[in-house]
Amino acid sequence: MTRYNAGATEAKWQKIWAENKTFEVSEDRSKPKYYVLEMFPYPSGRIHMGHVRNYTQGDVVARYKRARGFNVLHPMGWDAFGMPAENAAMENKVHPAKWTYENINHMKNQLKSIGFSFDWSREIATCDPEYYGKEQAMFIDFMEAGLVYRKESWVNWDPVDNTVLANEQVIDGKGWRSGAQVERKKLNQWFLKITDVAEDLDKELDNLPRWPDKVRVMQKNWIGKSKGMHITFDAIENDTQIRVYTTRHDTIFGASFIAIAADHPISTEYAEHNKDLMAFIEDCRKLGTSEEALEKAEKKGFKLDLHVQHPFRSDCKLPVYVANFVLMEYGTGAVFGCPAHDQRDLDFARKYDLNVIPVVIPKGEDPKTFKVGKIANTDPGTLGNSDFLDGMSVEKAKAKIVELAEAGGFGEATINYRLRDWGVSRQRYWGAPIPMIYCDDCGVVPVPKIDLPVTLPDDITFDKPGNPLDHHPTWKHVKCPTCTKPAVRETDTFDTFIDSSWYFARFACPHADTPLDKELTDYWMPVDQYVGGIEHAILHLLYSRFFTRAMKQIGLCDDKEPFDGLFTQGMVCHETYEDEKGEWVLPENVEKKEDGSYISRITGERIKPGRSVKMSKSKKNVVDPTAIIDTYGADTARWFMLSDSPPERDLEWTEEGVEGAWRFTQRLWRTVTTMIDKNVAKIAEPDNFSGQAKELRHLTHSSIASIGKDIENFHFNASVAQIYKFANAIAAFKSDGSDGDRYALYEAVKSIILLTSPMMPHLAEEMWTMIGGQGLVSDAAWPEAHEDLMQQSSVTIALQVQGKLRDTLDVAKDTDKEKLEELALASDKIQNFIGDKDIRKIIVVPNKIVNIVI
RNA sequence: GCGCUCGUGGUGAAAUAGGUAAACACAGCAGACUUAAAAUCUGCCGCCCCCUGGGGCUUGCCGGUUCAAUUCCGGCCGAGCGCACCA
Repeated sequence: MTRYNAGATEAKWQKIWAENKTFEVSEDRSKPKYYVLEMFPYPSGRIHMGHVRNYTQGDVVARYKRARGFNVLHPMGWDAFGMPAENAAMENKVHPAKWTYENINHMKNQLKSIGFSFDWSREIATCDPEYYGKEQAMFIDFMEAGLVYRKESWVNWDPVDNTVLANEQVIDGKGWRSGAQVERKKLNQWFLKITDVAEDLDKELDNLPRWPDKVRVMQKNWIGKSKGMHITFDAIENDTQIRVYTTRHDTIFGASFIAIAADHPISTEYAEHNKDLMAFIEDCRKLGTSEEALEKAEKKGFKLDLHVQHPFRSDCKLPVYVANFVLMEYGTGAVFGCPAHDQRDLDFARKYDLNVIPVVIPKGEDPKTFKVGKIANTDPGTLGNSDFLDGMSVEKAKAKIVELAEAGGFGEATINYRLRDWGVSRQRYWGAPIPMIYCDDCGVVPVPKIDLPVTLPDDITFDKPGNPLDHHPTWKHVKCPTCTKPAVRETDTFDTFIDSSWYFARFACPHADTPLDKELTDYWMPVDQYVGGIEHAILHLLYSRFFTRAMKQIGLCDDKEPFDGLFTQGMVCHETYEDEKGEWVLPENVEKKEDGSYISRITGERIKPGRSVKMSKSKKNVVDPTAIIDTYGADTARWFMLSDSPPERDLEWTEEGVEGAWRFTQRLWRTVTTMIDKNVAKIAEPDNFSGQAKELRHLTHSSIASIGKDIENFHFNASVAQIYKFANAIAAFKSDGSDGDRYALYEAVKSIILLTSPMMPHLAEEMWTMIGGQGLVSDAAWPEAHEDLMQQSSVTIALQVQGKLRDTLDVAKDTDKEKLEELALASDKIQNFIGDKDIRKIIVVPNKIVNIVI
């Protein structure tokens, strides 16, 4: 017998799929549509195991849905703009475009070698002017719809690279590339009004039942809806007014100070005549944005020569501080401090010796004697020391304050969100140019659509720090589209998250002249099943939800939610290895000896194994997919990715595991080639089946049912286990040569090929040919599970005494309760456990269990 | 600090809807085949007792609901993730 040759076989079928355009789809309205999408990769150079896992999972769903008769869209593309290409340009003197397209080319070949059912005719690269030009057009439409504005704002500024950094590119307050201390800088930036739809983004999370709870919770927290009120305080010394946001207006009688942000307009105003305050504000700005810095920072304030009148206590004047812990970006940039019930306010009050008045009194405490020490009181209670609020519940007191403030015209109930508008300007070359022109006379003018796309110039240099577009001698100089006088282009480019916020919709109509072809988009959207990493839980998934709403608003599509179903897969992990010098060693250079110790294949020195963590270049615990595919073939790699670990959990990549998958690939091939009896395809279903044939048919049909269900529920490891069980039974089947046995065996073999085809498509095609299957297995229908064949004539009943298993009983299916009870009591083992005790109760669940209670 | 998720054999794990815990696989052990190895095949494989056969215990710990709990409820312990000066 021949061994299965994965390399040659896989190449053969990949070629056939490509030639037949097997996975290219169009809008076929005779079938239900199904859109399966995996998060497209950044073309970093090579595919890694995380990609293989992600795309294998999506591919199983796509191929399964095809077999179930759906018109399946399963596209792939490239999130091709971004900083790494510019880094490569600076380090290796290679043009970002060249670097990117070479990477795309290489990775595309890698993906093709894994046999994914992608419709490559719809391939998109976001760095293609065909793509980003449409993005520019859409941005101009967004602007006309009032979804875009330009504003000066504080950003993370890297003083070495001379560029804005996204929050995630700031690590411990330092630029991830330069290592320079990040500064806060005020810059003119373009913003998208995501906060306009904050309420809807929050509310609609409840209507996404096929999203993981975890992701929905994370988005809810990120949006950060809170219900509170604004209160305006009047100054004593002058006509200044300070508006604060609070969610604890019930504690207004416990207020002992007002704190405002360093960037608050009043702070700025007072700093003009006060050098000490100016220095204090500078200090606050230097504090940086890292969490660690904030954690350690002491609560500090600068007292202004300013007091405000308490709105309900004529005798009370509250001092106003500029404080380093108040954020200008949240609420109104001003708060009132109630030290008794807020730890941060309490720390501040103790430092500056301010009043601490408890106003929410725990049950059983006397308001006059209740004291707050070093820990602020956050226990529930009723109002005290609060004049007309005394005795009220917290909720009632809040309502009362809102009512009085609204009547008095100094405050109102409001809803606040943590979510901020999305700053999309980046001072970088390798991104989509923002299509705007600045004219001295006409102001900001959008590039006329006829002039789109605004393409990136090729002749750029990276020898100076900063944005090459800005340095370019001619690119930015243009005539004003309105008055034709000399004007300049915007040299900032879009945040690359914009590119990934609509690519899923563009896949529906990748060659359309407009950003989206509404008819095609409405046919394919929303994505029925999206698969990707949890690391995109907020940014990408939230931006995409916003973008889809914006696209709907300008009439490009009908849906506002882009992803109907979301699945977040776990990471691929590997053991780490350290040599005697403490340096990381690649797994391929480590050999495990018989005694369980590890040595280096290169130097022979002892290697210390470490815990298994996500595969990463820095820890060198990576396994190259190409090497695995060369050795074992793509099907084995796919199979291993799907076995054992549930797809949402982390997967531990092990040599033993891959070899186990490899052995199964060979075993299945051997089983099918030895067991198959092609002539059976021609015989009709016989009337009579032997006992073993009936058993095999039962397993065949219950496998069809359970594997389908497991795939739909993303329980791929469970479907793999069932295939193992099924394959073992087929291999063990000894046909007696009767038509019944031959038929049952043929049916089982044919079914296992179809059931395995979403996971190991190349092997399945080859086996399909072997049994004389019609056409491609990739085009074949999923087998049908016959309900009547899934039934078994007998069942095993568990016999329990006091809820503990004592015996089992094989009986005909659907044996009635009385008979089961009688049989249970007839068991010697059961009688032993009952002894001479009285039976109090017998619970009988037909086909399941008999429990005797004594 | 707040929020979420998860704790099952040596390991990855399975267990419709509360109904025989450990399916399937990895590792291990024993055997067959072989000059030998690889490959392949067969058997065993949660823990503790008596030694055919059986008995006791077992899903992080404690408690509750139930005839019956890995599953539902409460508390605790542990691990991981997310957010975090959010007023």
